[in-house]
Amino acid sequence: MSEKYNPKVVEKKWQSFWSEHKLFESHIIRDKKKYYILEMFPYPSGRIHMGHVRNYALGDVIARFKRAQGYNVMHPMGWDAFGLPAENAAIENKTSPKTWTYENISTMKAQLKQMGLSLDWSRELATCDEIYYQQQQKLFLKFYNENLIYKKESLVNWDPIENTVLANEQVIDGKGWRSGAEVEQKKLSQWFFKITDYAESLLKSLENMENWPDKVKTMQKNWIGKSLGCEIDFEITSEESPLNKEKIKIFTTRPDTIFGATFCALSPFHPLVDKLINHDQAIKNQVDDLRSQKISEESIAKNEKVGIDTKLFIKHPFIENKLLPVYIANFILMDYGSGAIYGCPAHDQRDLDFANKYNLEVIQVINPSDNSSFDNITAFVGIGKLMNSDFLNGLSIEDAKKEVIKKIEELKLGKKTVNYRLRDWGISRQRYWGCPIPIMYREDGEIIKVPENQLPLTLPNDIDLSKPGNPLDNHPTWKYTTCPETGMKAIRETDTLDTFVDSAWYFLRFCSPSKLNEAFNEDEIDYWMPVDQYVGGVEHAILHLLYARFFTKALNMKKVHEPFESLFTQGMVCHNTYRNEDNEWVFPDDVEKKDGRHIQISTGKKVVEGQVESMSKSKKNVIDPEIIIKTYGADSARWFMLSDSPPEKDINWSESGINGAWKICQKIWTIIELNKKYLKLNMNNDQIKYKDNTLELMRLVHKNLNTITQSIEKFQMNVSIAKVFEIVNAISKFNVSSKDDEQAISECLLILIRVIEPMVPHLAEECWSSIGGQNSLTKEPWPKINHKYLEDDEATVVIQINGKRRGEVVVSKGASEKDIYDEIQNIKNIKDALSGKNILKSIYVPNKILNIVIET
RNA sequence: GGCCUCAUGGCGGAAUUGGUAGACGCAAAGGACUUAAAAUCCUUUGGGAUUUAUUCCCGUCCCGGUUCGAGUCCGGGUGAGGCCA
Repeated sequence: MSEKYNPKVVEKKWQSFWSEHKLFESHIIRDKKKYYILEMFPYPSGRIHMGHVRNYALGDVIARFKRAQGYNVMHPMGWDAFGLPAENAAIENKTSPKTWTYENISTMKAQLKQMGLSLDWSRELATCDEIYYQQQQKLFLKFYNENLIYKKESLVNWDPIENTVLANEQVIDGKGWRSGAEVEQKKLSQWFFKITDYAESLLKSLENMENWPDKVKTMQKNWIGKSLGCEIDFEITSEESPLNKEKIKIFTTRPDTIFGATFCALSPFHPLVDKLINHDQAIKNQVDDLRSQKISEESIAKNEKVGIDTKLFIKHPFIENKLLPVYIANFILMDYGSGAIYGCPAHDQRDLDFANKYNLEVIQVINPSDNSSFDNITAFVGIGKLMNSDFLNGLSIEDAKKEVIKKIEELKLGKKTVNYRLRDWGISRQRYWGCPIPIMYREDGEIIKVPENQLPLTLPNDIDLSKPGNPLDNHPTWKYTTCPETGMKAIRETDTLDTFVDSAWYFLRFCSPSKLNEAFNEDEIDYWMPVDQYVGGVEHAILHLLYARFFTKALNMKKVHEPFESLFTQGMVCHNTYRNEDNEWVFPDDVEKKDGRHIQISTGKKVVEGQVESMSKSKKNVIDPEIIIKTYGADSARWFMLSDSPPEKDINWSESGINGAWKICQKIWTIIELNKKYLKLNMNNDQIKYKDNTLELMRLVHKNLNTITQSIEKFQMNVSIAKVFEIVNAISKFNVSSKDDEQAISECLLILIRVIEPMVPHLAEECWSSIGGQNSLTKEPWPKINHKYLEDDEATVVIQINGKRRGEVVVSKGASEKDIYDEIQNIKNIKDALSGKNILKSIYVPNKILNIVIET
């Protein structure tokens, strides 16, 4: 017998072969169907971890599978290379973000190459490449010219010690993650993309995106949060107040409940509240208190409802002399609707809780259809007919809504409105390591665009990261410039762009990555776009995917309106986290378990085992695949990550089982070596009529080939792998004892070699070469499923009595119900069970099941 | 609190979409080969009962329903997870 399979040598050999022959470089071939597969590009954090292995192995299976099916496949890779960690790492390691990033890219690229991914490296890009962000700056100016970008004041998390803006994840318990200082809310003037202009379009297209997971579509739908309702102006009627006669615009999705309105509530951030606190110091203190509370929807829903009585009243539009008290309440969001509501406690739980707390009136205006009783503890939110509502009485909720809106519009008190929860996309970041915004502020106050011929506006390399604040702002010369038209002095925008901008169009750039004069080429786009299959983590379900969709729409291209035809969100690879006694994260490799305690190996410090969380460099709970690849080879690592768990599920990293992957690779190699003496290439087996166990083998292999093909298409790689096992097991048990057997085993081995290539490409190539295959296996088409082997001539029909399995009979395909009854006369326990009983009913599903219903 | 998802052996998980529950793998146990180990191969493995069989009972989180038939569909509960800038 021949030697063991040695992945160390073999994997290198094929990786060089693929790259020398440029097998995975893609070009437009007009008469071939294209397939653009893309995995979300990684952030170059240093080294790859098992999460990357899972993500890219998965995408690679699809890429190789589609190639085998005859598609012209594009499978590019790049780097989401701007971002905050580079600045932090630069400070820690006394290097520059640029050096750190490009070093990481080169390390990670080498690691990805070790995995044997069929990537088109000729299209590689990094978002921090000047050539890339030059085009992004042009896109910024294009959107600016189209009024899709504007500036406004917006609140940011401000760290007063670091003198910098913090991202949400850098705020821990209200304190800066590094400084520990209490984070302030500071108003800064910032740039925004008008994504809300596209709210309706983004929502509407979701309906046609059949190949996206429902979960993601639901999240986006809720994020956009369209609601229909109406705005109504209420007039303040408090003669002694300076605010008398001012209007409050409220938004409601339940105008039908207008007669049940018993109070009005304003957001603590409502402009009217600003006016109010100018007049009233007592209220100001209370408002400041409310304003300091967390204002996420979650906390608003969970927290106790608290309000401040303004002593103001507003006039009810339909009820003469009815005045509603105005409160400032912590459960009203300024960003949603108009920041003011009227409360109808009877039919809204939050309003009811609030009313109960402040002893406000509760008026029931919906009479429940199901006659459920009404109490003052649970608001009634079901359907019913209007009551206590003057001209609305007796109407359904829907009719009442229309009627109220009609009346409000007639009286010019307000109008029907569509409200979206989606807010505009703030893109300013007060950071160095990002794409500079091509804008300058002239000394006369004008905002001036950097002319296109001055792009790229590059980042300076000589920066001082040790000082607090934005290095661009601190730079001695960078920001000082002159207006290109007037020559007047000007100061550059020192904010850089959110990195989500970088990733909002990279899939377009991949189509023509080296064009110097344009962001992308429409010809290339027309051929390659949309991405046929996008693969990535579900954590990007909302922001990245929504922004990419927005960009694609905003670019207003002729043919492409949505970027991603199909989306697959793979599960995360998780691992325990560890912290030592200094509260520092510790790598799992650096932890040792001794006498039931965890110890950090490098320092000897005590370690506390934390939660199982998705692998991430920042928490150090990463497993470097390098050791596994070195020990077992890339194919084993790939196989292992693909087997067992369905790809969309999160998995907890565990090494047990990697040995199984190694074993199957060896076993495949062994059976190829053992059987290759029988092997005949270029045969035609169609005429042969196999018998007995040979026929059985052919059936098993073709049935499994069929399932493998289907399950890859459905991303059920775990199922494909189970079926490969079945093929391998069957072949290894098969004894070749005739010429026909030799033909059969040849066909089966060729099928086996071909179907494993997407998962374990090096092994497959080596097997192919070992049996005398020419060139590269990647050029060979996917095996043809021979349908004559999918059908058996016999069927096993299960016999049930009263729905319980009582036995089975093997009959020829298509046997009639009577045939089955004849057969079961030979089965003792069934005969016994039936004897002396009346058969009430008998259900026969041909070739499957016979259920006999008898008296009991 | 709202919206959404999920629940199958010791473990990861299959189940042609309403028709043989537990494929395949891992782990475990026993055996073969070997001076020995590794590797490899064979057998067993949801629980229980017995007359050891083409046997019976129970079994896919719990309670109920639809159906000849439910892991799969419907209603109610319990538990876990995700999202809510």
